[in-house]
Amino acid sequence: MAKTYEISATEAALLGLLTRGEMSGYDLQHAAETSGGFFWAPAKSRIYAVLPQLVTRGFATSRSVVQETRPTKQLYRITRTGREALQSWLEEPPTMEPERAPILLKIYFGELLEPEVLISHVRKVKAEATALIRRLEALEQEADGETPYGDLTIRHGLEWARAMTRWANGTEKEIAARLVAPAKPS
Amino acid sequence: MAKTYEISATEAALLGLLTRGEMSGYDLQHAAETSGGFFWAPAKSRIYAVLPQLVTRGFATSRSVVQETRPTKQLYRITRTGREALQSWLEEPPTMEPERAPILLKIYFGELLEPEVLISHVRKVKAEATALIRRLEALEQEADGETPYGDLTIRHGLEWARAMTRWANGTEKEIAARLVAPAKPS
DNA sequence: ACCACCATGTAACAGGTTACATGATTAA
DNA sequence: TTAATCATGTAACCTGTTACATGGTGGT
Repeated sequence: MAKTYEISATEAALLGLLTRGEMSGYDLQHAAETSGGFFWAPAKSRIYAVLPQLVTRGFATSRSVVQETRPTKQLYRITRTGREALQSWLEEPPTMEPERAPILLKIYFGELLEPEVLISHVRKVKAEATALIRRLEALEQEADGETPYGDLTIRHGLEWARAMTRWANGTEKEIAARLVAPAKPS
Repeated sequence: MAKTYEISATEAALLGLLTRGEMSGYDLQHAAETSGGFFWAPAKSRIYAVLPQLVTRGFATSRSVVQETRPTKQLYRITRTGREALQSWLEEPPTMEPERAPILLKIYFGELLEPEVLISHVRKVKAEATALIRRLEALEQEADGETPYGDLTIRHGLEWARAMTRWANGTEKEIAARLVAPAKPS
């Protein structure tokens, strides 16, 4: 029984992108930003920190490519071991944890804020969710069929964003209602 | 113009709980777990690390209480400065960032997995979301009116969890459909 | 003349987790 | 006698961010 290699989600993301071909850190950053990027885009410093580790651990190899007109770059290629590590990470059952968003704390301690401020917070959440919906709907069009399952992650984002707008609408009304009638109508 | 004190969300959470009365680290941990806990429960080591910092920065004071039958404890009380810092944190407009859940990566790279594994992942997400819904519905009953706005955070959790189940249901069907007809019906 | 793109990295910091360590009291 | 409650903390580790640093090429 071979030892299972533990990798982090970010390492899995990079290895996953590398299954699509040899890439540089620069390439990976852009691939992460454009393709799956709305849900997983590590800082570039993180990417450049992780890549050498992948090589050290045997999950990828790198080679220098000297260019005439551009800076020298490192191209990374996933190894067999890297594929195995990725595979076992992908096969692990996913864990979901409910959100840990600042807005929840601000609402929870709402008694300490003017209701108007609370409402403006809720409206901001709604505005951001609406903007995301537009962005994702556009993405859904352009990226049609580029990857076999990418659309399902976009739908995840859409469901999430729609849930946020629903919640924001309900919450806004509820706060306004309590302003008028602060007593609980039980 | 007085300098604004920057505090983290966890510090805000602890200060918020302290507005309800003098508490020990132990009390705070339990308060965090039970009241708002489903969306913000720091590890206890984090709580015990943050509390002395709050004192150092002038946001809280502490006093030792020697007990006969129990270990000596530190009770923390929020200061005027602490209230100001909390207030300005609460008034800052909230930022939302869409989710960064491992399931999304596993779906995104779904081509690397057997469809059956993918489906089992989706089912697990659904199961966890359903469990959360039950938990929150129960919470909604018991905690009725304990805090003025706590119920709105519970509804946030419910909207989120319902969105997850909707997504999971749609996704499961979609994957099954693609198993039968892998060509895209555009 | 200026800006965007290509390309890699370091340094400093922030925020978080799990596991370990200790030890009395009280209820089942 | 066994387990939960009360009560505080340390140590090791991991993951992540922003800001800084460098410098040529190609398009407007």
